Amino acid sequence: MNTVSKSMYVKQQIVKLIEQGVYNAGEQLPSEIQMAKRFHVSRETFRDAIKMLEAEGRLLVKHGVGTFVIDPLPPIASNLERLSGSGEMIRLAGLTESESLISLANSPCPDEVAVKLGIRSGEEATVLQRIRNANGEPVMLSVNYLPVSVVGDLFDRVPFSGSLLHFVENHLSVKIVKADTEITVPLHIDRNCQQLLLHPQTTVLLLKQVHYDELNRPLFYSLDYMRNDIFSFHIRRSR
Amino acid sequence: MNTVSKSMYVKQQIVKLIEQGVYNAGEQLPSEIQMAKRFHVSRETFRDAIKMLEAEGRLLVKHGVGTFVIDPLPPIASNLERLSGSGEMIRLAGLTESESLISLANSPCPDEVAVKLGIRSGEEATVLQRIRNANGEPVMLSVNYLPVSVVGDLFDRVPFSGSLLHFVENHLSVKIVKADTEITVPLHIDRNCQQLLLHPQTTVLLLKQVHYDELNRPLFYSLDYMRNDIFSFHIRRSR
DNA sequence: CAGTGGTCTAGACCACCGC
DNA sequence: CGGTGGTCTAGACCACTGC
Repeated sequence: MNTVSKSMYVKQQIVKLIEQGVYNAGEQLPSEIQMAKRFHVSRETFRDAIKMLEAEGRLLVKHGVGTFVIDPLPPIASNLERLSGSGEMIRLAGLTESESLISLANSPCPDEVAVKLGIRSGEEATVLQRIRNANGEPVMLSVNYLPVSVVGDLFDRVPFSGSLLHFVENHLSVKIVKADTEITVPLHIDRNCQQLLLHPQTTVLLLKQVHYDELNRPLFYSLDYMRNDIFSFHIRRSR
Repeated sequence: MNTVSKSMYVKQQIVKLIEQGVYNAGEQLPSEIQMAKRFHVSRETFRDAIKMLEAEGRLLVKHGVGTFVIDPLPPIASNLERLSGSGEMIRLAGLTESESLISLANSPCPDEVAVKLGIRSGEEATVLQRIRNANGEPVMLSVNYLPVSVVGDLFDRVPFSGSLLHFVENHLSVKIVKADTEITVPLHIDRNCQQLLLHPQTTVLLLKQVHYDELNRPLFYSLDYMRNDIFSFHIRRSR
């Protein structure tokens, strides 16, 4: 059984009440003390539920005033804040990945990459390059730099397939939980970029990403060229 | 006096201990009960401090195991997650805004904009267009759509100057706290984009943003064309 | 001032992990 | 099993807001 915490249960009940129109956007909720009694929980437990809903942007809490229902914002289409692998992003875009052309070799790390991975410049890395197709057209090109100090001879021992994230996680027993991403527009001179520019309405976005494990150790570096006529990129910003 | 909460104080103390090398990356902290006693606070208060540091990515908490110090990730250069006005972004890039060419007029809202603002297509809006210069060159071009149903005749009554966010906040007594942002690469045919493409190494990124107030009501829509050789855009993603 | 949310407490019990 | 973090409680007091 997957028991849910009390605060989680209360949270869901509040959402239901809002959706049923018991409390409407703009209206004030009864005080925390009253609500806690009504749900037969302690005030702190009720407050935990409130905090979650506030973080999700469904309630507005004003100190000394009250707690108010607000309209939920539309869900974000393809949210950049959530880390996902290339394959997942393709599926999220509603496409079926049909082929993945691969080149795989070891070579010294370029300076820019070495700096971001915190390793010596020129240190050996396994470079994995892939082109992803959908509907018979290239939609994405990615280059991954995996330092040998991290992956060892993994790619010699085990044939690579599927998701790089899962491959690395399963065979190195690490979890990749964070990434620092720089969003850029590549130059037209960029060879990698050019391979995606088949149509006049196509533009390409380049994500430069450092992937970290649970202990914030940089694991590998990625360049992801993605067609902007295929993929979309959204963020919810706040002050 | 700006008194800080106990949990905040404890949090800062823990950071100090880490920075002083009392606890190093990878090491386990003493149990919550011990630490709470040591700081003369209740366990819950200590846990509040822990939660903050976990959210900041400085501690890793494992249920049933312990709490561990991890290396802090480098601070994010110009973080897209934090909402800031155009002027602020220019200052963040280390530039001094020198001039702002403006056009200001009312016109019916284009369909795409109306949809995102949740208003009738063709509804009247004040359209504000600006080019920002730095070092004698254009670095950014922005177009803002402010529905008349929101701003009324504000722009007739009060001369516009400075930050649009502040202008709107001060004169309409609302707070702009969130924005949904789509990150795109404009086509080269785009007239607005072309005005920024003066150098061959210049590329341009286009942010399409809906700005919301505290109650999640859409206030206005923005198109921000920004030179990628001047501005950089970063996000920290997580699973 | 009265009423709201924000912080803190001491103690209890539960859920998870490694040995 | 013992030790860790996760949840919950009842009650106290503080900080903020609006009237």
